[in-house]
Amino acid sequence: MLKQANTLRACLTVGLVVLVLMVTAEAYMGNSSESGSFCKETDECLLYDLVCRTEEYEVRHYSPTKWVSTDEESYFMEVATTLAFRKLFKYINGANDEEVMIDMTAPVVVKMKEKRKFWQSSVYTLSFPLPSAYQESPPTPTNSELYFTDMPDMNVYVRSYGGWMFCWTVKRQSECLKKDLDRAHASYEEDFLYAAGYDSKLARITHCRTAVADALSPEPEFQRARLTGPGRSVFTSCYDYSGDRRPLFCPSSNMSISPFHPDQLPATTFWPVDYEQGFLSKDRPSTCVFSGVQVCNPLLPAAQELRAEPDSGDAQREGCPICGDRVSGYHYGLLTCESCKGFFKRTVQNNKRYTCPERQSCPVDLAQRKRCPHCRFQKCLTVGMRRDAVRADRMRGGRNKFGPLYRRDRQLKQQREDCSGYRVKWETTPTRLSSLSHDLQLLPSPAPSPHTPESFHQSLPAASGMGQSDGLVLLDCSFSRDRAVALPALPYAGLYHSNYQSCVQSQSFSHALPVATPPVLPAAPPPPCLLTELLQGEPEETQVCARVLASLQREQASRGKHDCLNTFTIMCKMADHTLFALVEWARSSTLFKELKVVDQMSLLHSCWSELLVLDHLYRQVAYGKDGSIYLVTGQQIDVSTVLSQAGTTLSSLVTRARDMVSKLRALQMDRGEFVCLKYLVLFNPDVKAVQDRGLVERTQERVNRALMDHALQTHPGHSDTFGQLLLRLPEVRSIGLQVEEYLYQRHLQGDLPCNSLLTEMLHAKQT
DNA sequence: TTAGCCTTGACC
DNA sequence: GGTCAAGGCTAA
Repeated sequence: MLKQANTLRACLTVGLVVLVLMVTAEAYMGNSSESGSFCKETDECLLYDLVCRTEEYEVRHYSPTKWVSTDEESYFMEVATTLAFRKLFKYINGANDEEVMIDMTAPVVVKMKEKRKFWQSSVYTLSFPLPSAYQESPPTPTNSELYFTDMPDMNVYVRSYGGWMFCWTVKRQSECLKKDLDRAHASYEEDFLYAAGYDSKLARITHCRTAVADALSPEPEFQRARLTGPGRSVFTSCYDYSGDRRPLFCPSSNMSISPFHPDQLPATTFWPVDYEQGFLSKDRPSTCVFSGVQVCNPLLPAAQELRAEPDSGDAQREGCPICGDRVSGYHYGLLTCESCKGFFKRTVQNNKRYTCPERQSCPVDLAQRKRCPHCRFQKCLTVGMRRDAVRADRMRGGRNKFGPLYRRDRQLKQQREDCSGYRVKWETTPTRLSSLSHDLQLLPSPAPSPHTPESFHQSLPAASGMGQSDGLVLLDCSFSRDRAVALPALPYAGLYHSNYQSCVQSQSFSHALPVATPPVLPAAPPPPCLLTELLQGEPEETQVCARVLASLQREQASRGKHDCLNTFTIMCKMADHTLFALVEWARSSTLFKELKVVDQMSLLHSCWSELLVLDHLYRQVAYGKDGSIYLVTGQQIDVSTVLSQAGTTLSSLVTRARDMVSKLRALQMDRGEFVCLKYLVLFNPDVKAVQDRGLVERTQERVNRALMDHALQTHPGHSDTFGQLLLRLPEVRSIGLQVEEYLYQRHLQGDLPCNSLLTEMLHAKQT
């Protein structure tokens, strides 16, 4: 075997550990210089023997090593690793019985369950390899949550890639590797996987942003910081550990931090990173000759391949990601063939609109690329071609504006990451958005003021770039400080009727609506039993509002005064928080809990956008006024302003929603009916993947009956209300699908905030 | 309309 | 002056 470290995967790699081999060997921590360019951050690095490699992955042999580990449970890998990292870091900084400082080593490894549900918490085990001097007898940690792990001799399949250690990246990469391994009929431990980070270099924090996750995170002050590293612009997280809830690293912009300074550690949640992840294999190294695709001979190829430095030809030999034809260079964002380059250019320049005669899933390859331009163009977008690289002025020659995008290594990395046919752009502040000078500034209210519709009602001026065909900008709200939209002071006292809480507790329908302007709602009868139960599970609107507002306020407060969230991002964050609340609502529901987790997931994946739409519609019915849109934060925006500034799709959505609201108002839909509709949307027996269809159907029937009873009681003389309400659901579904499509397109353009539940749901739908 | 080849021009 | 990613031209 070759003693080899990561000389090839120059900067950014990810790997999957898949093979376990019991061999007697000594601990193998060594000088990082032996590890090539990969392990630069620490004096010592975990070394390994390269058994063999294919284009997709490597097989490595690791000797037994001792690690210091700790477990952390969280909804989010990012949160868990942050907390765990801090504990381990304290240990090596003297929190041990000998009070010795121990050198940092690499990689930092996270072990996690492979099959974890996005809304369930999971245990993550973070481990540092101990330096060679402490392999035999490391000092005992003072923190009892830390323990030592003896990693056995093992062989692993490793997939390498670059980027930051986000849970989604890890998930995607593990799926890629599993696919490759399954194709090669490899046998590996499927229950868990490892992600290993090598480089913790963080250049500087430019600003912090509030995470959508804070409400679910065990730490109330969970925040994300936008970090920039060399050539990178991504998000990571930081915590407020100071106890007084001040963000540690967020108050000033451009604060420099160094990787391993104890005072600044909490920000180093993710490593911007060279990392790897893997499964433990059940195979022996002799099985390294894989049937099928690649033959990985343990005796020779590794040495030969390792001598061959990857060059640009590697990527070009991979073929055009759209049709597989010969790649001619970088075009509009990635390496493509000349034909797809031309096709993309013509489509964008001439603003072509294709339709697919079939099911929008036509094959796009060398032989059939001309068959369906719609599907071809969709594939272009999906794999990452950028509309904005096509010049509006048609100027010839010169350099493009995506210089860094075309750096070969980065491109190579991204294309390798895209094995699932999906490209995720982690850049969260697209140039075109951030360059707009008229973005909405959400500023803390200078003084607590009653939250009345009037105090929030603003006419939003038109922005440059609004209403363009690409629909890049949702809204624009240009406010100087003195005319900024003020966020209401928490806890939002003026918005709701003062006895809102007691009203909810009394379960009286006529009082259950927290109204700014009391809507005209019918007097309600005592609710039937099931409906009572359903209403008890309803989230309090005040809390959702307060959560969203607090997050947005914190976020804005932590940003520079010239660095404001753009309107679309704010809207996404609002939607994301609302979605979290809806998922929490479903999870806490007794009826929902009766379902298997797999069915819960299927149902939520299927209906999340409908739930969002329904939630939005009810908010309009309950609190909104004609001619304005009532946001979850209590703010109102003129519909006419939105329509004048929105692109085609958004205008259509706004109009459709408006029509629906009119119909629901005419039906005098109340909170009880709204809750029932939510359940009917959620318990959809037509969702394909549902296993226990009978249970879903029975629940749907129960809710249906409850709705009917309630509607008959609430609307005497209008026996068709029940049917009318049900007839609205197909339209809700249709709007939901349009919302998904719209968000997906924006996501492909890199506009959606990364690491959001919205993004996760979109991906779940697509895969 | 497609796709291969040509021209252009900023950046190195 | 070379590179290379834009746009343009044009035969099929």
